[in-house]
Amino acid sequence: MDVSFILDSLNDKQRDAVAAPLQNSLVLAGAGSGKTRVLVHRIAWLMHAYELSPYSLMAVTFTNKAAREMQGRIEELVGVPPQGMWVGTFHGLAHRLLRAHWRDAGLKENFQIMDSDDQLRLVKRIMKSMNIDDTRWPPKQVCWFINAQKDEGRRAAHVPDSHDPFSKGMRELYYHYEEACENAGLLDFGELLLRAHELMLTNPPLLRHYQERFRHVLVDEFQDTNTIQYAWLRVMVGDQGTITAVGDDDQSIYGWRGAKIENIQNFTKHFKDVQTIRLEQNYRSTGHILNAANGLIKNNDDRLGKELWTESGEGDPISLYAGFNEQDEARFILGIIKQWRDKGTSLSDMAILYRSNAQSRVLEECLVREQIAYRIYGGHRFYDRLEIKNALAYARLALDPNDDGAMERVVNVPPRGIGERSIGTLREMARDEGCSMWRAAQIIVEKSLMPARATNAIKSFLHLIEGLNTTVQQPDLNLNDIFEQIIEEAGLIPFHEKEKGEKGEARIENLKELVGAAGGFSWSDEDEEFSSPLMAFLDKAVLDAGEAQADEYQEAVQLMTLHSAKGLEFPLVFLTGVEENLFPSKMSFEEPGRLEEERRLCYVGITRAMEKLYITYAESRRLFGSESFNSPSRFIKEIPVECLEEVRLRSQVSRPVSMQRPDYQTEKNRLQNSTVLNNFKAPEVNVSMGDRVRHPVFGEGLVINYEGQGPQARVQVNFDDEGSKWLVLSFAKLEVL
DNA sequence: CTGGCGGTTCTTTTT
DNA sequence: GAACCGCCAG
Repeated sequence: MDVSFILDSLNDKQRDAVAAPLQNSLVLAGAGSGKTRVLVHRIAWLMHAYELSPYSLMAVTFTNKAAREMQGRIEELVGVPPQGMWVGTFHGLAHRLLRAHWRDAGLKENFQIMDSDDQLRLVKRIMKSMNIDDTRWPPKQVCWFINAQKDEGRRAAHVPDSHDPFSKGMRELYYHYEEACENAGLLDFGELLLRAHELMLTNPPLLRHYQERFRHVLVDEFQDTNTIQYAWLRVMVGDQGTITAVGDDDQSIYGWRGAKIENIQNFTKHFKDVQTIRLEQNYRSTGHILNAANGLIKNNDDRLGKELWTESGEGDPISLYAGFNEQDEARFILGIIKQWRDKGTSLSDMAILYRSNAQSRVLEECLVREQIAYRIYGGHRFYDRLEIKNALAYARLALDPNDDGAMERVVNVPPRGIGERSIGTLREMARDEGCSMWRAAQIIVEKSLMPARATNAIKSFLHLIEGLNTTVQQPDLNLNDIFEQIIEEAGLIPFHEKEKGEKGEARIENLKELVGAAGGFSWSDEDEEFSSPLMAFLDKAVLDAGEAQADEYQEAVQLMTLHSAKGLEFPLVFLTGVEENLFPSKMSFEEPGRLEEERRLCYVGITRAMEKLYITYAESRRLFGSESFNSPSRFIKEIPVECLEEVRLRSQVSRPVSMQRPDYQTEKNRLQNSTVLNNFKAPEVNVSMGDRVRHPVFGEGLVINYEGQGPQARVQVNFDDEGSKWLVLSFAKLEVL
């Protein structure tokens, strides 16, 4: 069989990775080095060269988007959809296993997946019933604790005993939470993974079956695996199977969520005969951008080691702009955006990146003012929206009226006279009788245990759900019909119409969108594990962010956090707010290793840029209501100086040294009026913004500003002991540290 | 059940 | 600075 079509379009290293023998391999794929390509071609190669059936392959990703993309590209390359192959996210595949083997996994047949919102509600409910002080144990933290334990593969019983009352309480709550989930048949995200892992460990025949089936497992973004995901992979691969792990230790940015960079660092120790291949040729960015990224990331220890290079030229140096404040920073960015737009660049080819969401506001305001379309990437996911979750809760209730979580959620949405008091009675009754709230409601209505008004209200709710229940069971109804009915009967549209502002309108739009999404849902897949299309749809809704986002504007500047930028690329990128305390975030100073993760985040940011990168920071920034004066980020000085070029305003004059800035107002006005921008190259002397320098008299300090060129060039240095001073570069004997 | 008030908190986010 | 929560009054 001619397999050359699989290898022809690849470079040498990519070919090595794709045509590697059928053994364990680790592909260290730098940013923009064709990672997904290698993965997809590797799959094709396995099928054609080693004649592995798609049935014996499993490919694991983190996001649904990545899974979909991989699936699509396999089809594209091979020509047909790979029948029988498992392609999905960790959670999706774990879920699939659990649906198929729910009994072996010790689950109820109709178990449900909770998202983080449901989880938080459940925790709150449990704590309330236990009368626990939620100021000492904030529910959010409890969730966080439970999730962190599950990420590590620990059940409540495995959490080490502790004497301090706080940890004891946490552990106690975890126990109760486990119990509540068990009783209600609820699984949170972490539980999917944990349970799937346990399922394999406790069922040797089942494990053997899957180990024999999956001859080769492929994993994307391996650097982001957490302990339980890694454990599950190792179990699934076993002694006979083999694995291809693709990842980049330099892009591990989810440590705070339990990802273990050690998994990729120790990969070769845990798996036998690992062939390691490095993909270092970058097809995305210019030389200067890559050199900056390389120079920065070199400052991290314990790297597996990689250096990106490109055949395309140096390109433009990275431009560094020191904004006077965050307003000035935004104004500068908008100026450049307009320049590029007028040159003919599409707005969607431009991205503004920031460390934290709070930074987007000033930028947004500026974009609105300049009437430039923008889109904020990420943010609230479609299926996470309040109105959508309500509609889904109605569907869940219709399917199973005993679903207390759903009942709690919508029993009084829209308001129908079942207030906190009535709900409390229902809850209490359910607990005493050991039944669901639904059953409790029935009893209350039957025996008229509550005031007439409340009883009537509950009665009509019961009728509503009973009606929906028969609707849902009509076999000839489509999913979109079902949701249309639900929305209609529950009166969700008039409810949102009453909302003030544009919010209600958007919500109604989203509900319509939901009907559309439900209509487009195909259940004919190989998902025979599900008992009904509606159930399958509800599960999908929990596990999938919902690509059907109502607002995917074509022509718009992309705004997003650095985290959500991973995996994307743009010709023009702005890396904003690159200041100490902000980026790296000051939160990262305490824990060891966190600073390195921030640096990797910066590396991710830099490598998003294809043609041109702007790095900006502000000398003063208003954030959370108060003003702060941060120095330029240490990351700036870690970028090789020859890759950087400072952007200076043309009529720059000496700037006041003190933080008080006596002529703040005039300075501000001057900046506002000065629309002409100009570029000046740094002087020959190797000093740049953010450098640490030593002066023979004043000692050590940080370069925080400079102006002028040639013999007149002066720098402002903030000395550790002497405060900040302006020095003429050609006279001051500065030594760069 | 709604509206208003004060107090608190505020990286990053997918599943 | 604003968003969210819990509390209280109507």
